[in-house]
Amino acid sequence: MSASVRTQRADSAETRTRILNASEQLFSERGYSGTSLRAIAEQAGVNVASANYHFGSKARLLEAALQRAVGPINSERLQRLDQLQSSSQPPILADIVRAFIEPVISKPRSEGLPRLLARVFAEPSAIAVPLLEHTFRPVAARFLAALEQALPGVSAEDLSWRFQFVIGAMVHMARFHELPAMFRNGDATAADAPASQIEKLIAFAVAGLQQSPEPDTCA
Amino acid sequence: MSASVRTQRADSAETRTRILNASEQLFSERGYSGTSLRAIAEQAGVNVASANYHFGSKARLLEAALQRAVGPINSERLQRLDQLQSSSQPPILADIVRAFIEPVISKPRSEGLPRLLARVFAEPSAIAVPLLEHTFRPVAARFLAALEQALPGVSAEDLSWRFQFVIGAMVHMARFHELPAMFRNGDATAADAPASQIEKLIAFAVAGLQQSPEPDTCA
DNA sequence: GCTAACTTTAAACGATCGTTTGATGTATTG
DNA sequence: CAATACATCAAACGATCGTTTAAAGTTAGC
Repeated sequence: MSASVRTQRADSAETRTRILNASEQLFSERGYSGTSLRAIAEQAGVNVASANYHFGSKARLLEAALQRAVGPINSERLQRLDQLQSSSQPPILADIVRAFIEPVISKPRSEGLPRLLARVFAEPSAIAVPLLEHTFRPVAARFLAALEQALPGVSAEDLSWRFQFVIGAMVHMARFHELPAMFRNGDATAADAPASQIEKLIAFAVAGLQQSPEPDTCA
Repeated sequence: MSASVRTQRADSAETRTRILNASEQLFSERGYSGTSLRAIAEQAGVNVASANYHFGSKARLLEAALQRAVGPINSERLQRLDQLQSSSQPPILADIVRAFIEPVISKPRSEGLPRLLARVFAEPSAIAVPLLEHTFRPVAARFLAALEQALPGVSAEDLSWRFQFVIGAMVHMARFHELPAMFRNGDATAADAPASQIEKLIAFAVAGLQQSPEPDTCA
């Protein structure tokens, strides 16, 4: 039957996809060192050797999984920033922050991505630094430039730190889903709408970035 | 000679200390799964079996290292908060934040602690959650209560999220030392005084926690 | 239909993992 | 001094690690 015919290439592509899916999930749950290729292969339903055949090594598999997961997000970030900057008026700070944060969490299929990101950020430098440099530097540079325009009174050094704080808060929020009742007391309404979490994070980031003077200073 | 005499107990205590020192450093650099007991033993200059003899298992060794590192910090946090709250006037928000953040980084001997913390935060839930609950819950609860008093207009749920964002930014800052020129462009004055970094973080945290209305709203 | 290229597979490689064992040495106790 | 508890050590345990190999299976091109 023609419908059930699988070409060799199609099978290969599906194997790659299954490996990447399993990698994204397991790397995000257990970290790089904590995840074995055998566990990935088992979850993907493929042979252990397939991972090395298709991706060369475990390190390159992590890189491929991160790239596949973060590529669309960075694209959407830049696209949104382009749209903001193509307007006649300079973009509002909150819109820049939103363009940076929202794609990370609201992307439909990328549920495990924030956790994966948090993991990569925590990996040993030899693993994390090259990956992050290669994956995020251009995006971060463009957003930093946009932030400098939106906050002309803040020095570049201060701004780069504040931007890092925003990234830290964002990554930590993604991770915090796994720390259920910590720090909270009994009144925790556990199932918080993710959308409202993002709004809280954006409001926090905007306030921290601009650090407007306290209300009594302008009374 | 009596000065060079080492009792059995003193030797045992020193062995424990050396293992804990090596654990703190290596766990913080390579994470839990990425660190082997043999690497710890080698760095500590002791036998591999010593770690299991003194601490029972690798998991309990991580717990012991975290406890030893974070215990004095939590003590100083609570002591500072006690002092703030014993005053006749209610404590200022910035002082509460400072009491929470400063002990983490300014503690003299605890250079590797922030990185260790970042690692534990990123470990799989089965490892991280019990550790963090047991280690931080009482401290976090007291600081959350203090923050609620200092910011009476903010709901408890909002405040717990903002507090988490502060923790995320703090942990990320500690980790960011290993990501040297990332996101920054050539003008990076690499050796930034840690004290000024803390000040930037505190200012960021205070602004994000209170989220004072924008200046134009009170014009 | 035969050959060449691609993909999957079971099996094995050496290395390293956390942990345990039993012997050896040392200090304390009665 | 003998007996006991404590600490350290080399060595080994079985398990699992990332990776490689070589054979078997499958598809595409001529």
